[in-house]
Amino acid sequence: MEKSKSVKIDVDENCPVRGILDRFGDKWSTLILLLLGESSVLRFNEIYKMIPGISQKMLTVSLKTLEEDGLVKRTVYPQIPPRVDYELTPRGMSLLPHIQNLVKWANENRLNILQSRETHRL
Amino acid sequence: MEKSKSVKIDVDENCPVRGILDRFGDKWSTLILLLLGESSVLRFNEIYKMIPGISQKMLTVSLKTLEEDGLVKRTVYPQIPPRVDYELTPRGMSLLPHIQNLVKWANENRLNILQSRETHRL
DNA sequence: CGGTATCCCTAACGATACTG
DNA sequence: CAGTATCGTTAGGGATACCG
Repeated sequence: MEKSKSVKIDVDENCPVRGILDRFGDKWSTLILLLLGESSVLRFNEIYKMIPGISQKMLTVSLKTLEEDGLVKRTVYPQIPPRVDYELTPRGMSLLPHIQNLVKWANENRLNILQSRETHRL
Repeated sequence: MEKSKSVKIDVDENCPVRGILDRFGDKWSTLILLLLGESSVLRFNEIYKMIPGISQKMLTVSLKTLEEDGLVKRTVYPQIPPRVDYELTPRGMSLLPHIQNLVKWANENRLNILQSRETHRL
């Protein structure tokens, strides 16, 4: 047995891990992944309506980068009016549980954290 | 059995979960948590040297918000020159494995993601 | 040593208008 | 319906100088 499980932290400038994680460390991407994880397939406007506060632009941008990273699959049905479906890829699905775990942790620790912030302000 | 395991996604404007996760969705906080997870106790300057590219300001800010959320404990030794130690709290430790899992996932999927980005550019 | 305080700049994001 | 294009704002973060 080694001294540490050591996830091997690469702290380098061009840290390769950060280049990956930063992509869904943004404001909306994790939320989109969670929604697609629950609904399996969603149209653009469905996601749009499910996320109050997001702009059409940011939804487009977020979906595009998720697609670039191969986490989300985009399917266009060439009809009028057009129809575009979004769903998780296997890779996206492999990421999903980790995000869900984070959300779960956040829910479990929310109240305590908020209280910490309060008492810290005094 | 219910239809879904349902991590319960709160998509509301004032989504409480986002208010938590956004705090370490920033540029440096997760990295600091990982380092403290490996080293257990570190002084300010030790962390500073371990993270090339971080500014003194951002290290201060990041540590402060981590402390506010009760994820990191700050201990001041009133001597000259001063000495300040940082370590994970139990709450910080409970978060650590989830971040490590994300890093692990990122490492495992790094190459494939980079390739996805490439082929997508064509 | 371990921070503040200040200034500045860029990237992220939002709002609005337009399009195939 | 599902986007683009353009513009304006703002918050994150870097550089530098100073302090107890």
